[in-house]
Parts: sequence; C-alpha cells; structure tokens
Amino acid sequence: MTLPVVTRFAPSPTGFLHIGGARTALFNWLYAKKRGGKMLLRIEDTDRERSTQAAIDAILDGLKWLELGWDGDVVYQYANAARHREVVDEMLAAGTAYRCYASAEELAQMRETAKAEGRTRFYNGLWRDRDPSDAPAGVKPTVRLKAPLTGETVIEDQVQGRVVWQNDNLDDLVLLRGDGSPTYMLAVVVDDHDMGVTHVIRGDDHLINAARQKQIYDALGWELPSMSHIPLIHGPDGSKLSKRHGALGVDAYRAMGYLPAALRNYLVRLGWGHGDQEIFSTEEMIEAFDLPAIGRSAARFDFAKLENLNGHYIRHADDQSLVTMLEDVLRYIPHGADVAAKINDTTRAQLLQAMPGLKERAKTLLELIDSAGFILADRPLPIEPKAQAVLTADTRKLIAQLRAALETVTSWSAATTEAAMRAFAEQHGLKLGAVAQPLRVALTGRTTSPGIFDVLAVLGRQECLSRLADQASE
RNA sequence: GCUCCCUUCGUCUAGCGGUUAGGACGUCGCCCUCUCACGGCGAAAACAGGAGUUCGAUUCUCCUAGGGAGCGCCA
Repeated sequence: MTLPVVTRFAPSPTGFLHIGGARTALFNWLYAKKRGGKMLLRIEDTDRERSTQAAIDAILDGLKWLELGWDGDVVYQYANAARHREVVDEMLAAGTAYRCYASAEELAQMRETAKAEGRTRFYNGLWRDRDPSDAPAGVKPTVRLKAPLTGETVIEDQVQGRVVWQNDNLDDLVLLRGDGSPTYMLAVVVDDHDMGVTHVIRGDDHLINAARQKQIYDALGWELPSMSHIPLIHGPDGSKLSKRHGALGVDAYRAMGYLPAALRNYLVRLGWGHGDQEIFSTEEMIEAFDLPAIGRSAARFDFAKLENLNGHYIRHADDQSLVTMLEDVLRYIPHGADVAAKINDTTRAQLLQAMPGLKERAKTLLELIDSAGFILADRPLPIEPKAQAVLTADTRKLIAQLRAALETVTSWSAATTEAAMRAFAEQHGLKLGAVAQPLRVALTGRTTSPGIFDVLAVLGRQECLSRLADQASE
C-alpha cells in the first residue's frame, strides 16, 4: 500500500521461454499491475558460455506475444559485472567475505567427505580464517561469503509460508569466480537491490536460493525483498516437464493456434484459484490475483483444458480480429504460405462472413483454418473419404435435382436457399437432413461444416451451382 | 544420502473445525438439431495411510508412504 511495488522477471537466456517461465512472468506482471507498480525485465546472462542472442530474442518475442509488457529498458546482468565486483570488494573490506584458494581437487575431496558423512554443507572452511599470506602463488582465488556457522536463516515466503534452515546446512557460497566474474547468487542480490525490486516471484526451484541470498543481504546490511516461490508445472503424467512433455516454448503454443488470452487464463488458473471462477478477463485477473492465494503443490499441464479455454476465447472473439489472427498465425505453421496464397480481398471477405459459423466449431486457430478450407479451395473440390461414401449414384442424381431447384433462386441468401431446399424436401417427402448432407458434401467436400445455408450464402450462387454440377449426374 | 517443499474427483481447483465435500475440464447419458460444434439437463468420480489434539477433523500436530526441488567457480 505504501511503497511502490517493483517485480521482475529474470530469465536466463539459455533456451526458449518455456511454459513455466511464461507463468512466472505472468504472475510478476499481474502482481505489479494489481499494485500499480512496475515489472522489470532482467536477462541473466552472466554465463557467457550458454547465453545466446537467439534465446534472448525468443524470450522477448514470447513475452510480447503473450502481451506481458515490461517497464523500462531490458537489464542485461552481465553489464553490471563491475558493480558486482565493487560490492564484493566492500564485503572483503568489511570482513563478510574472504578469498578462497582451494583447488578443484581439494573441493572435490570436501564434497566426497561431506557426502560420506551425510552432511549438506560441503565446504570445510579451509580458507575462511586463514592468513592470506598462505596463499599459493599463481592461483586465482574465488571469493566466498563468510556465512554464519550457527543459528538459522528464515524466509517468510508469501506462498510457502515460514521456511527455516539451520545455518550449519548452508555453505560459504562463491560470490566471485576465479576469473573475477560474479556468480548468479551474488548478481541476483545486487541487481535486485539496485533495481529497487520489492517483490521476488519465481519458481520454487529457487526456494533454497532464497536462504542463500538472505545471507548475502544480511552481510550487506540490505533488506530482503518480499519472497514468493511458486510451484513448478509438471507434464501431463506428473513427471518433470521435459521436452517430450509439453515443455515447449511459447512460440510452439502460438504455432498450435492458441490465443494469448487463452494461454494467460489457463496459466493463471494453474496453481491459483479464485472461488469457482474459471474465465478471467485481464482486468479481472489483475483485480483478483494475490500472492498468498497461490497453491503450494505442483500442477500438471493439461492440454484438454487449455483447448477448451481456447475454444471459449475463439467463440467470444470478434470476427474481424479472428480473420486477422488467422492470417497472422500462417507465418508460424507448416504450409502456412500455401494458405496465405489463397487469401485475397474476396476470400478474406468470405472468411469474415463465414466466421460466426466457423468460430463456433473451432478450438484452435488451426482448426479454424482447416474448417475454412471450403472457402479457400479450388474446383474441383477434393472430397474426403467419408464424404466420398455419401456420393452414391442416387445422391448424385439428387444433387442434380437440388441444383436445378437452386438455380431458380434469384435473390441468393441463406434464407432464400433454405426456403427453396425446405420446399424441395417437402415436395419429395424427404427430411431436411436428406438434402442438407448431399449439399454439404458437394459444396465443402466434407461431412461436417457450418450450417449448410450459411455455406451457400458465403460461397455465392455461381460457385455453388458450379460445385454442385461437379458432383451431379443424370 | 542430506536439506527444503508438496499430497481434495483422471486433471485444474474451492474449502480456511461442524458442508448432502462445491465448480471447471475430460468421460458417459439425454435434449436441441441439416452435419459437426455450441448450448441445456443429468450421471459416475476425491479428502494418500496411521496416530494424536478436540464434543467433532478434509481443515491443527506428529509419523509413514509417495511426488518434487536443491545439494556447482549453472542460472
């Protein structure tokens, strides 16, 4: 209520923006919006080996697609390396950190010993209180935090509650590597502090890091931001999310035809609930969202529910924006260019006209494109196998009769063609379905489509008569 | 192995000592109907197990089991 809220999303650019990262970004964004604050974006690129520009581009692209905008310029952590070293110098001077000259072999030995003795802390304090004059020549030291040996470190987490660690389980972590570059643990603390971050919201794989970082904050005399560690997302089978189990980049969801609004709605309900409400507009989400209401257990990713929500958002989207979204997604899907080549002013207008019937039946933009195929197809129409089965000799004759009846319709519309067909059915003692299905097959090449009279209207008199002629016989 | 976290229908969740344990997705049935959808109605479906605390535990405590995260000069 008092201080301005500043959250941050801090991905490391070693891969795409995966679904878990997207949710973390969403939660940070929602909380910042709710509190009238800011969400900052920081790229954690201190690992020069693994960070790539392609990953940075993918992350920014993913956030933009999800419409999760950040405030201010993107902060690149590596650019702050000098500042990180400066802080360590202060700690060295204050005696809250020290240089460690232990060799890789010595450290490996310590790790082994600790494991054998069932201890979590492995570093044995070798250089903690040692005289620097003992330093071996030619060894580049690391700098370690002089962490408290006894007592406990406590985090009051907004999601997890009070979490306590005995300090004898926590190590003297490395602040500065042998080459003088800062470690993640140090860089996060310094950057969060310098950027004025008030609320840290991240995956609960960082929960233990909160304790380590708390010790650094304490050593520096800085105040720890509010902490919220949100549970991870698991694959559909409960396993850790892997590339095989839905750990796709958000670009993959775009290519599967999901809408950003649907993905946001799905993600916000994963690990968080607000009574019985399932559908949240962006405004409602911001209004209702709160940190303590986030659940503590991991959630499984369920494509069926995402798809259901996506269908809801498609049905409620306006027709024009669906046409736009449909055209946009073509850039990201296989054979999208082929479909795009079929779209011109005429077919675009037909898509718009057909959209009310189309969107009622589509769960993704891909399904929308597929079911709009009858508008984009060239004659003679490809006929699906199931539709082919409908085209018996009898139905081909019927189609010829239907065509003749339709040819008399002058003022062509869904209403007039329907009236003509109902009259025909009545005269011949047929159910409407008996004439509708042959029409559908001849006009769309399929056994399912939007209402057949809407199809008639969208296609227009001439095209309909031609398509019917293609399938008719005497 | 050690440290920490988690455990309500198949899945996402509501519940915050007393409820016929609610909703949604999915599944199944019925209705609507020119197909498929949409929509409507209905059904099956859960408190991991065991001890406590309490007049009373899904709810509080502990233990067990199961799951997860971490244990780097990665982030």
